[in-house]
Amino acid sequence: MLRLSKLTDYAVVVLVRLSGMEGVQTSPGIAAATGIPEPTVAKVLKTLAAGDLVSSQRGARGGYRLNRSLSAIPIADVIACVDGPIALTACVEASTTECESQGLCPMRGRWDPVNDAIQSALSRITLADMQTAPLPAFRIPPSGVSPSGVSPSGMRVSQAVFHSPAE
Amino acid sequence: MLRLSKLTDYAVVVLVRLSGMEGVQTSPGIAAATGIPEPTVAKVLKTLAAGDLVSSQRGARGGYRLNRSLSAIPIADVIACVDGPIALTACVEASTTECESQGLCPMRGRWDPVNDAIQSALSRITLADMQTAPLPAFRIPPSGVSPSGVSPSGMRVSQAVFHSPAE
DNA sequence: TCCAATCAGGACTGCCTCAGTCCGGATAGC
DNA sequence: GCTATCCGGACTGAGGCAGTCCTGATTGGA
Repeated sequence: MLRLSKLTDYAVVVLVRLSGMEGVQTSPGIAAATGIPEPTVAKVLKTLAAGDLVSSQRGARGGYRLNRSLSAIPIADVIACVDGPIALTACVEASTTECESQGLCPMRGRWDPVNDAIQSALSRITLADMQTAPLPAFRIPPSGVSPSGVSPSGMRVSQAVFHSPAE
Repeated sequence: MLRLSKLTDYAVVVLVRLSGMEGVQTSPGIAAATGIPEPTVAKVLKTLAAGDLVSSQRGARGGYRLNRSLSAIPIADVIACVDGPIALTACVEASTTECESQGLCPMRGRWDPVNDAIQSALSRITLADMQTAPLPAFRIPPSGVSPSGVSPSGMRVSQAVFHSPAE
């Protein structure tokens, strides 16, 4: 329940990575740094650009750049950008046109307080909070799980690192 | 995002219905009253019984009964019961054994504050709050959408009513 | 002027999860 | 013993998502 799409986690990783560097960064570069597959990084970045969280620059020497600082990005924005509007009920997401007839579906009324509570909770947490969240002792195991170019300086990387990248 | 399974909404409807009656109620009875298909109601009730939210009585004249009052049931309990533990990250739900190795997955640390915020928000809202939530003017349309036996006394019914039940 | 690097936008496929149904068995009242 | 009801599980179809790929547009440099 409350399933968070992997893309959203990737987005957080990518945004944190973007914040740590000067100038623009290319998606291949971010992919190499985070261990997330390049096409996926590109997809995430495109989504984030569409949501105005990052700016893109085309052409040679182009890339992406963060629009605001991490502390100015509530996690709710990231989720809304990647996964669509935050709403619990299946009906809200199933159709943008309010189920079948406006004001008829009782789910809206029923779940509204829940949605509001979650929305406000997610609006109070910023990426800066997540960046500095207390991490359980994090260490890349020496058993070859760390592919070259991945997680310099003990950076936080996604679960993807442990699944696919350089095997 | 934050997709709530339909089963959870059904559960709320069923629990509210259970609270409105004396003694035990059978799943066919609840199905008729709510418009939710019988097998689905039975499934929901079984789940709720497993989660200790309702008690069951077998045999003839058996049925289900609410264990606590609506105001003593936080929505978090219902969600946890029907959809599993409340956790955002894909990795937590993917395996109960903490990704691959304990303390390795940085997602836990990263998303923990978010999970906690949501968890506490959901713990503060009870079914009583949802029962009495302000409803947008609710009225069964006269165009035959209201099957016989459905929503006596203007009861809140699920979206299911508008999909399938008695056509 | 041409070429290479990079983003933009969409289409596509395989996998996984969930909704919903059904069946055989156990239990309890009549 | 018969019937109503819950119990537990298995099963299937539909839908969404992750991930990939392709074609085109843009920009800087050779």
